[in-house]
Amino acid sequence: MLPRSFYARDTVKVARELLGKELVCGSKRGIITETEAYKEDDPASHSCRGRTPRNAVMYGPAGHAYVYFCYGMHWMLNVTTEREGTAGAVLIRSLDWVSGPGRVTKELGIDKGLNNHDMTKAPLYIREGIAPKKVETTARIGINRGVERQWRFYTQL
DNA sequence: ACTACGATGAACT
DNA sequence: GTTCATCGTAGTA
Repeated sequence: MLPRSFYARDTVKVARELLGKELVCGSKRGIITETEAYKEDDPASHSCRGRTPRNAVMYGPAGHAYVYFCYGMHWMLNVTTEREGTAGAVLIRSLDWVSGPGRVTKELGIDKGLNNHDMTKAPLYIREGIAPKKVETTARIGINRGVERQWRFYTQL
């Protein structure tokens, strides 16, 4: 299981290094193949307009789950990063057997009940997996601002 | 209280 | 490439 110190670093670095790690949620698991980084002063991040009740988790300690609802039907799973007091999160977009952030949460049974869950504890956590062969870097998906930041990472196993 | 819209996915054309 | 299902959040008042 990855220690909190893994998450308490630069968000972009954490997003890049989460590729190939294994996400575990109860009896379900999968290798992370796609992530996106969202930092505090990031026009595409929920934290861009300061702290609100929804995004408060991003400002808390690293290594917690930030789960939020979007488009009236999808839950998104993020892992908080950076030091406490600084907003940052990595969106888990795909595993090796399910692609799309909305589908990841649906297949793993993740919803707001796991918001602010400590990712260094069962049932939801991340542990060492495999070394990704090649990592591609692109612009993030589904956003209108901050498009120039190449903070989406994905790999093929 | 009202309203616009979003870190999406599925089903179209 | 386009449409739409569907609702919490945040901004406005």
